[in-house]
Amino acid sequence: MKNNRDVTIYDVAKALNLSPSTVSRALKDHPHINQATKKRIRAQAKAMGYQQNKFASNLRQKKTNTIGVVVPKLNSYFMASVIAGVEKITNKNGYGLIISQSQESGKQEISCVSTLFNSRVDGMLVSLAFDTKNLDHFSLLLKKDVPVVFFDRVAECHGCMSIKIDNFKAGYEATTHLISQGCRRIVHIGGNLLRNVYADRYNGYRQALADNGIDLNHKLIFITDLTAESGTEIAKKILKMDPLPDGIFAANDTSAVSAMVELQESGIRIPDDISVAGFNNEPISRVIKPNLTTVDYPAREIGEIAATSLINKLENLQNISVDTIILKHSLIIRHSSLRGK
Amino acid sequence: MKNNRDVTIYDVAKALNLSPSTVSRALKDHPHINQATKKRIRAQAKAMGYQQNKFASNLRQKKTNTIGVVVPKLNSYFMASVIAGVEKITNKNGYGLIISQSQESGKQEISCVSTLFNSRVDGMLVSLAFDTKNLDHFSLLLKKDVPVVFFDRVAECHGCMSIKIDNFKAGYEATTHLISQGCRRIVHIGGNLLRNVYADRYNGYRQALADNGIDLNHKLIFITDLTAESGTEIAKKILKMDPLPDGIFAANDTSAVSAMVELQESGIRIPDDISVAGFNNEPISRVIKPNLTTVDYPAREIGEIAATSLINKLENLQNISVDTIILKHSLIIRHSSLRGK
DNA sequence: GTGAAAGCGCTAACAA
DNA sequence: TTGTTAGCGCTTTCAC
Repeated sequence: MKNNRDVTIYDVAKALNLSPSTVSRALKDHPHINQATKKRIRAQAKAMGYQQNKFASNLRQKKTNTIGVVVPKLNSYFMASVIAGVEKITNKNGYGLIISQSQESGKQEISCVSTLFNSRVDGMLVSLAFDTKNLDHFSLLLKKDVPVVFFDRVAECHGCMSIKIDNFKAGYEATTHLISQGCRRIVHIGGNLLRNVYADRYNGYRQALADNGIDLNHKLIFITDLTAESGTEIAKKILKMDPLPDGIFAANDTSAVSAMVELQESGIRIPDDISVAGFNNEPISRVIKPNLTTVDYPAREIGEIAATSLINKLENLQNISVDTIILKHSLIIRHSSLRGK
Repeated sequence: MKNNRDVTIYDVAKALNLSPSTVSRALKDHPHINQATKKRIRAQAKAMGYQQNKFASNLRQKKTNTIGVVVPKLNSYFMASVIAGVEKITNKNGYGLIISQSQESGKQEISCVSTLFNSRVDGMLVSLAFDTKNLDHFSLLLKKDVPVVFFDRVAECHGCMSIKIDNFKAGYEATTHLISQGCRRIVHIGGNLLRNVYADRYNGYRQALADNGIDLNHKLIFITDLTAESGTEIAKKILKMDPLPDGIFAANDTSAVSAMVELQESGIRIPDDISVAGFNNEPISRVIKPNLTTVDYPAREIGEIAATSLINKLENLQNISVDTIILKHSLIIRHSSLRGK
């Protein structure tokens, strides 16, 4: 914010022999201003290179027109797409965006939220970190009238909206599909059960087993951080099992893929010996051979809907009774799970 | 920015029977304030839940303490890591961050830059979009005293700093390595030559051929958008060539990997029939079989150095003569290019 | 349809 | 070491 961009409303007022208030009103298209003067003012402002000073405006209006976004990590296609959807909506509605990464850490999440709060964002879009337990940092926001919309990794939180998919159903479908291919001893690679997405996928898995008369075997359940490293480690453990499992349902593609790689290196045939399904439809799922069966869901739309909901809330257009929006997902069946009969 | 967070400096001043300026100074640890009063003030401020109003402060100081970041896309490990590095430095120095994606479009880049400029960021960190030609939107910034630091995809731009690696050398090394494995008909999958990274990698490739007495064959050179789709398409073209090429040097891992997949599906053996090298060391390079030979470079450090340089510039600590910083890279040789002799 | 004037919360020059 | 005061640029109430 340097001097040479400081053409103020006063400067253009002076140039036109008008008052600053008239200029201010004209520039925001206030109805009480004469069309002709509006035009003159706009032209003059443009000619002089006038630019609104948002700080003065924010200071005066007590509104920043800025939305804060807190995500675990930016490094997935899923997140990048969500954010593209968010940007589309916020741009269109004149909101700015501040994005920060919690790096999957609950502690860092608290600090992100507090930083955003301090920069007085009007509202926040949040997908929770892996190990966030306590939601106090959000209830604080709500007390201060800063609305929060959760997406994907959501929280039960009175007064917050959530945008997600039916992870239970998706987990159920993926597992059922594996069962339909003849799998009976199905490993589940799950994430932290504090997070709805992982708890729901896990429960879907359990339900599918139950509905098919398969007993739950806790030795087949691995709750991890879902990194590539964990996938590899679990594969090593799987290789030591006797009898060998015949299926894997992983809560993300990263761990599914790295497990597959490790298993294949030890001579396991996929899908014949072990069938595998992942989650997220990351591009990597189409690189691995055989291509990975996975669950696809509409990242961009999630972003758009989350942003729209938040803005509606901010502008009091919100239907207050809306609490959760659930989007469609689909199981994409590929060769990692399709056994020739 | 709602009422209930509006405890001002006046409120705490009144509570302590001090003047607002003393409070202001104490809160920023101004040296002229008595330690004891500083403590009292801090305690009181905390107790009352005081929070600085950045807009008032920015308005007054004509400085936003905010840095704008413009990147092509967020969906790579490379970018996510760069941004993590940037965040680390900016947080430490009390700067905020606004991140926006140009989606590889020069047009959108212009609009990102203008939005950031309008929110009066103090400076910008930029990695150019694929097809940005004209750099006027940046020279405009410089005229207005908003410093710009480019990273990775940099520009020749008087007054801007650049952080990058030696792409020429990296391209040269990758190609030389392929040649050392016996490759003679080496395809190059390159990106838009407007971008330094792609032009340099291409030139490195050419130089390596020349230094090894191999003629440049324009039929082996594909300039594309480096998406997975392009990789697949090029692979299809390669399959129709006679004689078949015996090597591929791609300017990113995405296109290298998708080309490999397509080639393998047609029975081409890698590396024996065709050896492949990529660029970026994305995680995908260790999923594909055989693992992809690629060029690694320090994303996080690039982010840290870019942010540090920009902040130095903003705070006039800058050694003005520094123009370009070049970081180390390394060729990571894996099985996609290693032929058993 | 337009203008005058106050004030958003903070900082910094100047005074004490 | 602390206080007084003016003003950053904008919006908005009230007056005309």
